[in-house]
Amino acid sequence: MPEGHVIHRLAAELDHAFAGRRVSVSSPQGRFAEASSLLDGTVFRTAEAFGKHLVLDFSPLTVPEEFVSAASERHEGSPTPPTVPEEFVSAASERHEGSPATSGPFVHIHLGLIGKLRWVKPGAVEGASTLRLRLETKEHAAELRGPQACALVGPEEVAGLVATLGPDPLRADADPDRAWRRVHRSDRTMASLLMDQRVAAGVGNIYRAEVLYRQRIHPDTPGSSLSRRAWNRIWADLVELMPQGVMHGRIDTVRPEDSPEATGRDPRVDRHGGEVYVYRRAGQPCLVCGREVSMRLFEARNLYWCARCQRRR
DNA sequence: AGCTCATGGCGAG
DNA sequence: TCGCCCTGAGCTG
Repeated sequence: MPEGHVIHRLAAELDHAFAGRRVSVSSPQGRFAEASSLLDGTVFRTAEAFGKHLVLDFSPLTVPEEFVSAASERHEGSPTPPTVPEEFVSAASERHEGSPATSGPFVHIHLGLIGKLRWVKPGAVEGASTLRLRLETKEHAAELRGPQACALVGPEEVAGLVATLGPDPLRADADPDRAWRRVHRSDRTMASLLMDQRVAAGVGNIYRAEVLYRQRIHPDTPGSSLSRRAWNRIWADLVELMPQGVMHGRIDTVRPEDSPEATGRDPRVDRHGGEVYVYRRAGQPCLVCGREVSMRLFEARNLYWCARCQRRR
């Protein structure tokens, strides 16, 4: 489920629902119980995304009381999180421009492959045995299950985490030159580099496959043989595609001229939603050239590409 | 009911 | 490179 767009969307939703409010925090499963009880009833300051990582800032001791009460009015009659206003979502990168807060404590959440953070109806708890973390007010409740990480951390650990990550195309403070320097001096393949969170944070298996397809780059192309121009185009494409993913809550990468409407083909109908060129389309005809889409296992993940549109060079 | 796979990432070898 | 962590949806039967 989670590439960077999902995490950034969640951060915006959590902000919208909880920022400036007292939140009840619990861990019905018990595996985060000690930390939860420490935060229970304190004020949620903000949620911020770094690549695929989510950082919740409670800073209970630093929030002025007047801010708390003002927040209650500010949020009066607010819609439920899944329908956060688009302006609010798109403004997220500006809200968090620069470095993260330096106070804390923070909750560091990393969903990994199977972790899920979902909005539920406030009230009765179901499936407590797998419920790692629950955040709740009268209006909203969010549940975290199966995360790879859920830990109470300080500002040093947040800074350390951020330092290990490459630039995030979804953040206004991202520096694509930093990624380019890594790409340029690496003999590893672009397929490998794009999945490496130290190179570019937030890109996952779908965006990897789709951005390489859109830029007609063979996945086995070594980073060292990529031109600066080609990298600029990859980055620009991610900066265009990923915010759309945040906005729409799904990954669409097909250009208008290749869309079902333009070509008369059937729209994609599977549980993963979005219109894509190659991801999970192995054996099906390429939307542009008609050749069967290729797939192979690469570094323990499925890699998809079109052998005709993405020529080796 | 059971099996497989998933938009990740880690540590051991 | 492999095994392993963790959950649940989507199949098969």
